[in-house]
Amino acid sequence: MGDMGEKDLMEDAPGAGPGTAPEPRWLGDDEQRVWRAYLHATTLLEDHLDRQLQRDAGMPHVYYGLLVQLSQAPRRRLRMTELAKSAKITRSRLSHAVARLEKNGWVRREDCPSDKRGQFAQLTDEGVEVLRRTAPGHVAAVRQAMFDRLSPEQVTQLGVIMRVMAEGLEPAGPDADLPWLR
Amino acid sequence: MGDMGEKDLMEDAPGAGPGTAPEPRWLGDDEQRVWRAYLHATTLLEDHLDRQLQRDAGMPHVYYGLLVQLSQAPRRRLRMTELAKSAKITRSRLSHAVARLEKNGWVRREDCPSDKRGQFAQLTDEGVEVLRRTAPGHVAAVRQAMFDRLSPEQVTQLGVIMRVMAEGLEPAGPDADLPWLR
DNA sequence: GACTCATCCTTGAAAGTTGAACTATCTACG
DNA sequence: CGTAGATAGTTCAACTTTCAAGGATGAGTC
Repeated sequence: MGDMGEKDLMEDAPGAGPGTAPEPRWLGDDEQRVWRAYLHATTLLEDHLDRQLQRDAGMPHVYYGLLVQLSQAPRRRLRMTELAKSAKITRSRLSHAVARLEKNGWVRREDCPSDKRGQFAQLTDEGVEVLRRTAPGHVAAVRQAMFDRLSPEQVTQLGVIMRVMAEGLEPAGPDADLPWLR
Repeated sequence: MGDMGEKDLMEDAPGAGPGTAPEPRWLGDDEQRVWRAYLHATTLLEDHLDRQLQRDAGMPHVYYGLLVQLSQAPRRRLRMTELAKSAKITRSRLSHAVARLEKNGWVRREDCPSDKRGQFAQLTDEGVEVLRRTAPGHVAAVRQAMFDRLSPEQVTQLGVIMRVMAEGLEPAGPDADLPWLR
């Protein structure tokens, strides 16, 4: 949480001489306040949703997101790697997660015929049922935390801002896998 | 991640009759896009900072935040509960975290003289040193992900928005511990 | 075909988190 | 005092996440 207050610790070398590490560009007071508000709000919301879903659906938010992704995919299934990408998690993490969801009976694994290394994760009927049962509560929680409290303009602004930030963080940016082209 | 697509699953009971569960207020397309952008950006950023700090400072973002909090406290120390509150984590989590940080030599525990149940977590000199060494990189990462990409207006907007959201999530709101007063 | 290298996914161990149970202490009140 | 109930912090077990390693298959090349 309250990050970036490091300035206090670093009131040294104001007139950085030659051969000195460049004085980092600290955050101004305003920026610091924004950054703290950001951390504060995002952690509170994530915690809130995690608890809400753990209580009502018996799984953390990330797992819920996986089921949602599957529910929207053709035939309710996705290759593991696709699912991992769209959920922004590592394949390793996904493996564990799917194993758990499979135990719950909400997801089933299927071999990919065209690529013997491949696996599909498919949402089961029970998985669909869990979503049907718990989605309303989840939507309500999101609405209550975000959309019911922000003006339409603010919602728009938030959307723009988040897209800008995401762009800058996209796994090493556009052409990440083609560094030799830059 | 891509949450809220549940609408697809629930195109039932449009004209909810009497005795029917109220049709939940789904998110509209715009709201859905904003929500996804939000999830996308926040998880990417948190992952990014976690990796950055794990690599450069040998600890996750949350732990780093704890050190920062301590660095700003009088005598560089805080009661466990205070620290937990300001970092928005549970006392349990904090116990584990401080144990780990103590092993690293960055934090030291001290008994509270006035309350024998109490403990202070105090930042050690080595803890200060870690911050001094790693803060610039961390600030740079934050700047690069957020402040360098947003216009001043957007930064302001973001601050307002995040404060509004945080308010609504503040542990049961103002007077949470005084429900009988409402 | 046989190599080499990339890709798909899983595994196991270590690290971190959670929620409930537990100890010790404090506070209030009769 | 003495007892009931709150508070501070830790601990345990179950669970989740990460990181590094590994097995299997695919794709390109000679």
